[in-house]
Amino acid sequence: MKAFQSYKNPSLAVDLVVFGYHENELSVLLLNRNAEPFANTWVLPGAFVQMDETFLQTCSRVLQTKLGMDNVYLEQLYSFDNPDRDPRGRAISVAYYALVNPHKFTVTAGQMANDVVWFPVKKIPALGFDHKEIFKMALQRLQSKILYMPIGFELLDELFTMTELHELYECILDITIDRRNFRRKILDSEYIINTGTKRDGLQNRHPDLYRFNKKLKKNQFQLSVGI
Amino acid sequence: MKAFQSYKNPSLAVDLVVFGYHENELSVLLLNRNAEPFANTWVLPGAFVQMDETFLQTCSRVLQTKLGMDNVYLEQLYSFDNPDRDPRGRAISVAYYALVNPHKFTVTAGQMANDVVWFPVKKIPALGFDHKEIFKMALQRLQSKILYMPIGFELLDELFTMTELHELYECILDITIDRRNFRRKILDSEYIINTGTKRDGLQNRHPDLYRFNKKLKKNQFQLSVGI
DNA sequence: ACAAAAGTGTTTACTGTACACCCATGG
DNA sequence: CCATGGGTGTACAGTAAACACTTTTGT
Repeated sequence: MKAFQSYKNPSLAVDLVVFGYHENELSVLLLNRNAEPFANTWVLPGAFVQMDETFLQTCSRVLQTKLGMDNVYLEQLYSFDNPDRDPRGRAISVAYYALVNPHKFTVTAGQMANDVVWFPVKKIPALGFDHKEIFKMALQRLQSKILYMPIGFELLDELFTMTELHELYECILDITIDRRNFRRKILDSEYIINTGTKRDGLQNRHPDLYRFNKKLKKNQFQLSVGI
Repeated sequence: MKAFQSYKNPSLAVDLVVFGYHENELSVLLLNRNAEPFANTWVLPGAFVQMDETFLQTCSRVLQTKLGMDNVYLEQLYSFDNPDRDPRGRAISVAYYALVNPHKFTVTAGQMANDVVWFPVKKIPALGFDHKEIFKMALQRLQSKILYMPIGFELLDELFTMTELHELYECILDITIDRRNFRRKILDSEYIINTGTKRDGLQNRHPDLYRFNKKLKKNQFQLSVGI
């Protein structure tokens, strides 16, 4: 059987929407490009897929070499194929989104970028390529996914309080959720486990600390949202 | 700005999971390959993406030239990147699924295939490449999507009865749904419109004919399933 | 003892679920 | 007039939504 190298193939890249949560704000990592095209423009981090790499390996390479991150939650989002999306020629982008805890990493600009900055999702600047479209789809996906899959904890520390989880949900969904109904729903789902320890050093009553229930079956969770 | 043609890029193909509904059975179109690799093996229809084609254009090309279909519902499913998925070399597959009404088309084998056949989703044979995995994901996607997006009518004639829609849902979800609760739920959602006409020529009471409500806002629809 | 945040419980409204009856048609 | 499938309605149960009170801590 012969290999097929006769065809010309589009370039293939992976682009990443890296979400981080900090101080009651959901943010996305953007790079400021220092090369054409879109020099001095903010874009999503990404890289071309090497012949021997899976998409996830390309993602890891970007996260490690450009952002100093490893071991983060990754999920494929969509593949973007507009023929005009890259002025250099035909290029496909397979978009992934990542959920990271910004406390664990310090981002620094790599060789391709002037700067690497967390931007709150409500203050995203103009982006190069079709990256605004990719970002919007990623945010929508995160908002719908968090309602039926236990992924919120990926953005928090290993131990967290109910209030922290509650505020995370309000922030991501951009709505207010009744504190008491949220608590009941989350606890009924066994999404999280009370560790028995408490966070102290605060001014008021010390809240219980929870951790994610790793034994949770994936579909065991369904949060309904009322405003 | 220079173009980037220095890199070697993976082959890029589109593969299609074409769903059709007929006689209370959900089926998928499969080709029997007549060339290596996987000669005489059933596979999903697909084609390599040309440099000037969007994914959807590639899908249309496959549907038209290989299957004689046009104007069908298409949605991107996922991109498959296992390095070993094609023995000829590195090949990415961007999978789409399609919903068609088999009454409208007659499938005939093209030059690449010995045969083109509708297989009931419960009787899918062994498939070449990673196509079984693609099929399984497509079926899951269809099953979850049909609960909150009005796409079921894509598989039916323009005018249909409530019973036909009801049976379609039972068939796709592989469960039984109470006839009367289904009816109320669907009508409340304004998913469909009663045309005022009836289907006659049947043995019993002539059922009302409905058509899809094209003015329906996309998110206005949510079907809960009980067994 | 006061303020502020955390933990707990109750009532109401709604939506899903189960189920029964009547209606229209062809044979 | 009977069998069969189609159309309509109702009672019950479970879940979501709105809401109030008590507890714990630091100052």
